[in-house]
Amino acid sequence: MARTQGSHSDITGPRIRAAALELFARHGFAAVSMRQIAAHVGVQAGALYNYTPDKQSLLVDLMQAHMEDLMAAWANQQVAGDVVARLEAFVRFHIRYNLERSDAVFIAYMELRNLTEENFIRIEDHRRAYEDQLEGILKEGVAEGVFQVPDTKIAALAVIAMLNGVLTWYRDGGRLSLTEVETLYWDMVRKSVAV
Amino acid sequence: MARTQGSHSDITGPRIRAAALELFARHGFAAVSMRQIAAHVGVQAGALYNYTPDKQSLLVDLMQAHMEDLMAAWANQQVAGDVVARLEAFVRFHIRYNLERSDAVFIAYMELRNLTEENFIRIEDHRRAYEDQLEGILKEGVAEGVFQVPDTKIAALAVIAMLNGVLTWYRDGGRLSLTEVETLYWDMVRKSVAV
DNA sequence: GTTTTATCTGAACAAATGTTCAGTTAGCTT
DNA sequence: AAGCTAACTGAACATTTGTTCAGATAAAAC
Repeated sequence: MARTQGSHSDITGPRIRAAALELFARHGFAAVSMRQIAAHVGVQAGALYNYTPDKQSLLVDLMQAHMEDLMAAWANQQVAGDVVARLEAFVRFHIRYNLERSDAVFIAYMELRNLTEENFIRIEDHRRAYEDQLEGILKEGVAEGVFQVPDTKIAALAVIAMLNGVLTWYRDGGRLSLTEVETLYWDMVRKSVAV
Repeated sequence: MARTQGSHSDITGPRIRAAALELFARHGFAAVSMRQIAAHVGVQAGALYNYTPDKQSLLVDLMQAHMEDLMAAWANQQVAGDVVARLEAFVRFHIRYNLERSDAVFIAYMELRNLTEENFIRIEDHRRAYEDQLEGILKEGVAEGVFQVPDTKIAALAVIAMLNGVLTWYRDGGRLSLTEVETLYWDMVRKSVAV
C-alpha cells in the first residue's frame, strides 16, 4: 500500500496536531511515542514526518500556536473601561479560555523542560508578554490608587497562578458552572489587590 | 568486579532517591532512564533493583515520602492562636517548606499522570488531607466572621495554587528574600479572604 | 487519458529502554 | 582466620524508541 484513499494534508495535519496535543497533555511529551500519535490518527509513524521534522518540533509548534492564539484572543477581547472592569475582564477571560483549551495550557506550562534553550526562550517570551498584560492593568490601578499591591510583578504572577489552579479541579458538569467559577475567582482576585 | 569498596545500603539508598528526585524534577519521570539515575550515583543500573522493585515504585515512594514529610512538618509547626495567625502560619509554612523542597513538590504535582490508579489514589488522599488543613482554618474564620469567601473548598485550592506559583519564579539570591516573599504573599492571601 | 505531484506504507536502522541474574568481591560475624 | 551475607558488576534479554527512505498508489493538473 501507499497513498491512502481520501488522504489530504489539510485533514491529516490538523489531526496529527490534535492527537499530539491530547496525548502529550495526558501522558507527557516524553511518555508518548510517535507510533502512538500515528495510531491515534490511523496512519503509520513514518507519515508524521511529512508534517514535522522531528518530535520536539511538534511540541514546540503546539506551544507556539497556543501562545499566539492566547495573545490574539486577549487582544480581541479587550474592552475599554476603568481598571477594575479590565481586571475583571482579564480574570474571566483567562479562566474561560484556559478551561476551553486545557490540554494546550497544560502542555505550555509543563513541558518547557523538554525544550532546547532556543525554543524555551521563544515560548517564555510569549508568556512574559501575556503576564505583562495583567501587570499593566495592576500598575495602572496602583497609580490611580484603586489597587494596592506591594509588587505588581509578583502580584501578576500570583494572580495567574491562582487562576491556573482551576485546571486541576474543574470538570464539566460539576458542582459549579463556568460563570460561577469565574465570579468566585474574580471575587478573590478583586479583594487580593484591593486597597 | 562485584561489591565495591565502601558500599553500604544506608549510603547508596538515600543517594539513589536523591538522584532520582533531582532528575525526575528536572527532566520528568518518563524522560529519565534507570541508567541515568545509576550513573548519577556512580553505580550500574542493576544495582538500583536492590532498592526498588521497579521504576514506578521509585517515583511513588518519593511522592509518598514527600507528602508524609509535609504533613508531619505542618503538624509539628502548628501554633495556637486566632484564625488569622493560623492562616498566616500556614501561608509562611507552605512557601518556606515548598521552596526548600522544590524538587519533591514539583514531582508530587506533575507526575501524578505516570501513576497507576491505585498509587494515584494514595497520593491524592494525602493532598486532600493537606488541603483540608487549610480549608479548616478558612471555615473557622468564616464561622467567626473574620473571613469571607463564597466557597471554602475552592478558596483553599485557590490559595494553595497561588502559593505554589512561587516555585516557578523564585530563585535563591534573587531580588527578594524568602521572608519578603512570604510577607508579600501573606498580604495578598489575607486580603483575598477578608470580609 | 496521461503525466505529475502529494501522501502514505512497510520495512529497516542503530540506539536506548526496563529488568533479570549468575558470578564476584567487600564487609561483618563468629 | 573462616564463613556468611550484603552489595554490586557486567552481560544479556526482548521491546521500544525516533527517524529514514525506496516504492506504491491516490489525487490533481494538464
